[in-house]
Amino acid sequence: MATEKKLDCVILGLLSHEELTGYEIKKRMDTTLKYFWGASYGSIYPTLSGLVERGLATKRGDADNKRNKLIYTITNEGRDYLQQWLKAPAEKDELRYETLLKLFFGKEEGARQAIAHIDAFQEKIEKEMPYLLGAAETLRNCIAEDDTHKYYLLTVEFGLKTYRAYLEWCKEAKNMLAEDLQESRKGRNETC
Amino acid sequence: MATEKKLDCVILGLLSHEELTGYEIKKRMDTTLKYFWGASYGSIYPTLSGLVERGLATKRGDADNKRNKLIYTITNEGRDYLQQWLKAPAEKDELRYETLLKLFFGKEEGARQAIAHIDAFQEKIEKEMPYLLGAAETLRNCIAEDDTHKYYLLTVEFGLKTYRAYLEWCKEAKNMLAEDLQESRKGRNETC
DNA sequence: CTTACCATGTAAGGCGTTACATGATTCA
DNA sequence: TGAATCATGTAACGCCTTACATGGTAAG
Repeated sequence: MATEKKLDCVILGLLSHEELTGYEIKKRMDTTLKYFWGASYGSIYPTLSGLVERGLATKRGDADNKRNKLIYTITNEGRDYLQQWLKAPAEKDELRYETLLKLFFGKEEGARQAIAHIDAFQEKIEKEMPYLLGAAETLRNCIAEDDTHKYYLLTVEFGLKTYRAYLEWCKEAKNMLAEDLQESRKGRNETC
Repeated sequence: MATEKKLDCVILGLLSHEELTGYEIKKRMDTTLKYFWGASYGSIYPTLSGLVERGLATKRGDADNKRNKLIYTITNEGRDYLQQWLKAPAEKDELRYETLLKLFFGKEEGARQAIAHIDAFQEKIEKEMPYLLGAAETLRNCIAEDDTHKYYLLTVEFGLKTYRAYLEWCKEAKNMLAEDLQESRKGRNETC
């Protein structure tokens, strides 16, 4: 079964919108795509070479090659390959939240520690929120120009919806754990 | 620094609650933990050997060894190691949703395909929902017995909250894409 | 007696991260 | 001129998945 390498598909997807260098691809990964996919140079460059070898992309130097830019372009074969993957149903949707994992084993460390983990998680989410809100705003305003934006917006909305859910959960979870703390404090200081 | 191997920690976490065989660990991974962590036999067994080698767990045969069971027990060193990891802040929370990825590049395939992906995603979520609801119910009823359950419940609540958010998003996203379909239909059949 | 499940493991190979190595250009 | 950023890559190493290989036991 095909079981395509995901990074092949992600890069081809990016190249289907525009020509890019490896460096620029990395930037996309670290900004736009970071909410649901990641990759390092150590995987991007070899993957690009692979795509060229297989005829799914071509590589050329910049016209006025001041910088040592290598610009990658998707080929028709590349588009076909991308289509194939896009048509197939998604196989793997997975979440790897270390925070959740630590919480799951939280009894070992107690309520105070667990709350600290949730706080850290919450802070991270709250810090990202403005970017997502900004992106959503921008995208809503230029949806008409290019269909690409609409699909991008869809993923941003996904992020916003789940982030709001996360924040609600943080509040409730901390409330639940806070009860514990008070209980144990009451237990200790009955006479106060 | 340490950058502990996660699977070490997950397995130690499970062993901190109860003695287990590799097979049973795998079952936990496929049920309780599957929402935020996964592992195959090919990684579980070698990891267990590693834990024993490093003195973080011990291994013994079953008393009445009808089956070839090998039962693993966490050691004090193992508990220390686990504590260490639990105390440290979570470094990596990541989401790898292929559905989102395909949607992001959705322009290539058009609204109809995109809707199909969302439908598949929605179906998966709806199928899992009852299990989560059941688990939450059960856990709420036995929270008093053992603190372990409380932390488990927290993660289940996380799942429920996010799943509800996902379902809302599915509805809205499909509505947005459906507009497109009608537009294009109107465009094509103006004379009808 | 046969199916499903219990139970443990290994080998090959892929994928990806981290760290390293290098050098150009732009801007203050 | 020094710092930040642009820009490309490789090597070592670790981790995990898949597929394979093997055999016991319980239940119908």
